[in-house]
Amino acid sequence: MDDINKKQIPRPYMLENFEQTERLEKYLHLAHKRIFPKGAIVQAQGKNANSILYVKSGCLGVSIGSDDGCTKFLFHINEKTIGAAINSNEDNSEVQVYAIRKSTVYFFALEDILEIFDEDKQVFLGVIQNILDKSYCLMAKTRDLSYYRPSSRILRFIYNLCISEGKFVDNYYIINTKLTQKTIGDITGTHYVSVSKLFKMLEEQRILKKTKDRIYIYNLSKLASMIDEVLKY
DNA sequence: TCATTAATTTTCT
DNA sequence: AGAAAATTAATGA
Repeated sequence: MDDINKKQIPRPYMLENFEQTERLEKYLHLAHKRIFPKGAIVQAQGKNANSILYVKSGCLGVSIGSDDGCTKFLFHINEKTIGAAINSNEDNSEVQVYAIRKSTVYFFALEDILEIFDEDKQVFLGVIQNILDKSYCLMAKTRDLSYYRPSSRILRFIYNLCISEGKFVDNYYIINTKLTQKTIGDITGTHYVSVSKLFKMLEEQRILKKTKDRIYIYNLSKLASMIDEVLKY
C-alpha cells in the first residue's frame, strides 16, 4: 500500500541535458556574430530582447536577480545549444545572461528565425524541444531544492550522469566529462566547497574518482544507496 | 548539515 | 608564469 507509488532509483531525469541544434549552423550567415570574453554580459538584466541566440563555442550562464542585488544561478547554455530571449511585454526581465568563459554567439533576429522555421521544420522542433527541456529542468530543480538535501542532490546528479553517459568497462564506469566542481555545484544548487568535500569523501571510500575530463565510478550501487542517507563529510 | 569566506595549494594553459 | 580550479580550515546559521 505504502511505497508502491513512490518513485525509486533509478531516477532518470538528467538536469541540463538541453536539446542541441547544430542544424542552425547552416544558417549562421543570417545571424549577427559576437564574441564575449569571460565574465561579459550577454543580455543585461532589465533589457528587452528579441532574438534567439546560438552558442557556437564557449558557455553562457543564465541567472536571476533579487531585490538585494544578489543573483541566483539558473542554468547553463552550452555550445551548440540555443537561448531564447523574447520578451513580448515591456516589463523588464530579471534574467541576466553572461559569458562563463570566452564564447562566440550568433544572434538571430526574430524575422529571420521565423523564415528558417518555414523552410526547416527540424530546426523549429529543435528549438521547441530545447525550451521544453529548460522548463522541465527548472521544474526538476525546484523539486530537488525543496525535497532533497544538498549532498543527495550532488549524489543523484552523479548517479544520473553515470546512468545516462557512463560506459561500463573493466568492472567500473567511465564518464567522459569536463565538468568542474564549480559547475556541478551550480547545476545542483550547492556550494562548490561542498562538492569538493563530498568528492574527497567519495574518493576516500573508493566509490569514485574524478579527474579533469573523466569521472570513474567504482561502486555505483553504494553511490546510489548514499543518495538517501544523511552523510557526514 | 551546509554556506560562506579567506587563505593556500594544485592543476591547467 | 599566470589563471583557474580545488582544497582546507574556520565560523556561523
